[in-house]
Amino acid sequence: MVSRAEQKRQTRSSLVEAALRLSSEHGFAALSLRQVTREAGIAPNSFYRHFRDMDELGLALIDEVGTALRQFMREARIRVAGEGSVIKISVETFMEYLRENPNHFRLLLGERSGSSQAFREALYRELNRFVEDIVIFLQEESERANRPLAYIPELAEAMVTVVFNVGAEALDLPLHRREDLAQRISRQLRMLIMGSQTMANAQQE
Amino acid sequence: MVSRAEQKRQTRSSLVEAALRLSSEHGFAALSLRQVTREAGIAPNSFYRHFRDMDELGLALIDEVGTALRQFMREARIRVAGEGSVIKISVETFMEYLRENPNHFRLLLGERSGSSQAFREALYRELNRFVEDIVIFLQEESERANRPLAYIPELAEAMVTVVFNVGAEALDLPLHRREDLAQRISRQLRMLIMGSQTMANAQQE
DNA sequence: TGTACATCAGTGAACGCGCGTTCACTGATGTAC
DNA sequence: TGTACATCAGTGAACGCGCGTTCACTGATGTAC
Repeated sequence: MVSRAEQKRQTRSSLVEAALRLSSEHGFAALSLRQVTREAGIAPNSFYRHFRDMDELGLALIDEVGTALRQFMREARIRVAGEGSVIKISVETFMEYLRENPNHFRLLLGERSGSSQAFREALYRELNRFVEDIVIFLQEESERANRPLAYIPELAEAMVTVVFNVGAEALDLPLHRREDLAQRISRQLRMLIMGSQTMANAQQE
Repeated sequence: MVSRAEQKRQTRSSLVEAALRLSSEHGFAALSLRQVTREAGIAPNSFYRHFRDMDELGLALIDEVGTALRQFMREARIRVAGEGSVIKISVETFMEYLRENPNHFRLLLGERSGSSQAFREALYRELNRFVEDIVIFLQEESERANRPLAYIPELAEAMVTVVFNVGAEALDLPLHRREDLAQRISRQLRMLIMGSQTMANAQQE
């Protein structure tokens, strides 16, 4: 026997998962309540047992994706600590995550202008938390290797922007054509880091 | 008296303009045919005199925005040729364009994951044309100033990515809060260019 | 442990509404002579 | 220039459909004694 609370949690989760799956097609903004309940396998009116409306479901979606994203970030950091090149491992981990959670990136990238104001703000908050994590990481790495970096917040933001942008493009490509993309991301990241270093050196003089 | 062809052209244009205005709210994918015709001030069925369906209107929309974008690009280039810092003038021109055509950026950025496959592809084609223009510009500037740049295509792409990304964020801010953004863009562009230069120098040795 | 009652996640039926699309039409613009 | 006919952008009415939302309900899970 499953407890009632547990059962409800599962149904709610299946709604979120259904919305995530469907939103990759034409975006979350174009999604209907009935489509979501159909995909989740429940009656349309049961939706209201879990969310007031589609906007509220949207916020739950962002929360879900944000949590998974930071989890992935933590794992990548552990890998980097163990082995060699920061950029190489980060990009590899990213491409792997992209393969396994394509819908997450469609949401993070595609809904920045669609949907409601509240939705957009929640999305930015989530992306900023991610950027903040990278800022801390860069500061640590910079000190550890004794290589000063200029404008670390701007650097971190640009890195996330570049990676996510190419990620979005990767989604429309078959797996075997994604290798050039990985190289492109690597070069762009290296450009940013070297630029930041050069600027830091110039400032010191 | 206006010619019939001219009259039709005007109506078609008012449909495109209406769609552009409305799509900034919740994205083009969430737009209905009737909403567009209502905004344009014509009967719903008149829509079919101009487009087969909403997808076809979407392609016309991208064409419209792409044309305007390249026009803006040409103007910026002329300004740069006349005065001083490339980055400063580019950013200023960009912020000005953003102020005058906010909907263009919502479309260019927001619809990359929503809408149909055909729509997405047309969007990428348009963005790539823009990147190509910048590649040529960078090559010219690099030779003129005798400052070699590494990986110019990647550089141009990253520059567009960074600028558009911050641009999308600017849309949700009031005008007076956009100044920090301009500075952020400038720093990120400088990072990219200096990184490319540093890499070019390292390659030569 | 067993019984009687409360809770509440999920349901089936129904509603009014905006949607995309069709049809036969109107009447101004364009063309032929 | 005037007349008779053709074209076709735009229309009003109607259609069937999926939508969000409501209502009164069911029946398994949970609680009190």
